[in-house]
Amino acid sequence: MTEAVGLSASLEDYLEAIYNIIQEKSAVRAKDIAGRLQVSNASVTGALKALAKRDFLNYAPYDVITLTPKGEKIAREIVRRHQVLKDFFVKVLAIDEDEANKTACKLEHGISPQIVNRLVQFIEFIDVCPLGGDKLIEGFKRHLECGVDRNKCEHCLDMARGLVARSGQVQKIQKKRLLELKVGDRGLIRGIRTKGPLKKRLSEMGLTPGSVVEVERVAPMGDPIEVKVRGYHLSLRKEEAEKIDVEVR
Amino acid sequence: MTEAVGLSASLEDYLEAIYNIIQEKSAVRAKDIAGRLQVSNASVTGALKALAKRDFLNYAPYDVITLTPKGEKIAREIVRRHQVLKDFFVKVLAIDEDEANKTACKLEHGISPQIVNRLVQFIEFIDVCPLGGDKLIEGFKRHLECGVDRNKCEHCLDMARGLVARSGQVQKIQKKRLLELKVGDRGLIRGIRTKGPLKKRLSEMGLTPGSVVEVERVAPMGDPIEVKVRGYHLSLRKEEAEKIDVEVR
DNA sequence: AAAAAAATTTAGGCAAGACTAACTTTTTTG
DNA sequence: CAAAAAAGTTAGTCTTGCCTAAATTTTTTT
Repeated sequence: MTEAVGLSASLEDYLEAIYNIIQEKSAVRAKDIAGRLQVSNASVTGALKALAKRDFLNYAPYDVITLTPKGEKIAREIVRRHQVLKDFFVKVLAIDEDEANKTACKLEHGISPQIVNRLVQFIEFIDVCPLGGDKLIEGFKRHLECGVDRNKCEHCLDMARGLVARSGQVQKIQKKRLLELKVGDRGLIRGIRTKGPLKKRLSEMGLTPGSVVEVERVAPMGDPIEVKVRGYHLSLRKEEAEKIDVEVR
Repeated sequence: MTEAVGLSASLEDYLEAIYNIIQEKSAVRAKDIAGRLQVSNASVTGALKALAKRDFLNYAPYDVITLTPKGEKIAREIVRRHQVLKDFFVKVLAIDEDEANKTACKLEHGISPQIVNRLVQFIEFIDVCPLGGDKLIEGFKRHLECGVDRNKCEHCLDMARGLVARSGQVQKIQKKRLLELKVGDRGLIRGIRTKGPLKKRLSEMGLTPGSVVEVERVAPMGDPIEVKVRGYHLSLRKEEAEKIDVEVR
């Protein structure tokens, strides 16, 4: 008898807006919903009908709008997803509130309960963990403040150096060429001995001094070499990899 | 002359699929795209036309499909967003690969470059940071393994206790009632002295032993009390808050 | 190389969700 | 309390993006 739960992203937005307006004011007016979602009044009427048909809210033309228990439950879930995402962006990634809210709005649909819960657990865990805590997030923010030119901030460079191997023992930093790294090795880029379009292409991909590069795969003949930098996968020729200086330890 | 960049989520999916198929095979067949995106062949044709019109790919009926430089650039961005999200889910949140991929597919549209970059920086940072590193993620995984009954795992409880205050000094654990906490205080729930529908309602909200609860606001007369648990905001009556035992330090 | 099979495209439909314009109801105001 | 203003609704249209069925082109088989 009960149909599938699937609510479209659009209808979820309406439900969320209605829930939020109820929290702020006592009554919900179609106009407020329209204003909040940047949509015409006519669209609101349509959405209200759709939501009412599915029993998420009580609605009759010109009548007051209230959420049904079912509607309120779902709305809470949506608001929670939004809140969790926003918290993560603000507290962990140090994104400003506005951007965090905007992005949370877009992502809140289609994020599974499992991942929402994991995010909550992770945010709590960072606080809780003896290895983490505020110090971790503070460190991250300091790290971010170094700004664009990571290559000039010794603090950042030190951290990035740490990425290469974290065995716990003190190790010497070695200067190598990217070409010399094996699969799985990571290095900190310190220089690129090339110019012109190739240098530009590498730069655009994030292959710049200060970035961490990881070797993902090497073809049988040692060419091409697949690497990962800043979330990009790219494929380099032997000659190119030879021209990139890295630090490893 | 050049129109807005905005590409719909649907068209982004097609572009991504095409890019991925090109990486795997040499040629792109409409059928492969249809299979990957679980849509009919006719839909693929429509999408190809739309993408060709915007100059993301070279296409003519029955002809081979190739990406234009512009299309390839955008496709790379999309693939990167997907990869970064997936990496975050898998490496940081310890989500299994399948679920991570599915969710990344849904979220990859509408995540701003700033947040993608922050995610990359954060993943790298956790590795790099002397406070974090693999240990942090390992700890998180152990934490997750405790499973549902967090209230029985001393390891988790210890961590959760740490959340209440992390001043660095050793402090005594105090038993209190939620009612006694002030705004901003956090406590670890140890028991709920109530039954029936109220207990059920609280449970559904995540207000259960083992959870961390934070007091967000208290109304002038001390009632209601707004708290946050597991990403949910909820409002408790004085009588309810009195029946919840917490640990603070 | 013709017939059969597979792939692709076209044509025509449908649903969601937005819009504008015109109309109705409610609220406010003189 | 009636007229004006504001709010809400209806009707009709448009776009996106999916579908099925039928037609067309390409590829594979015999």
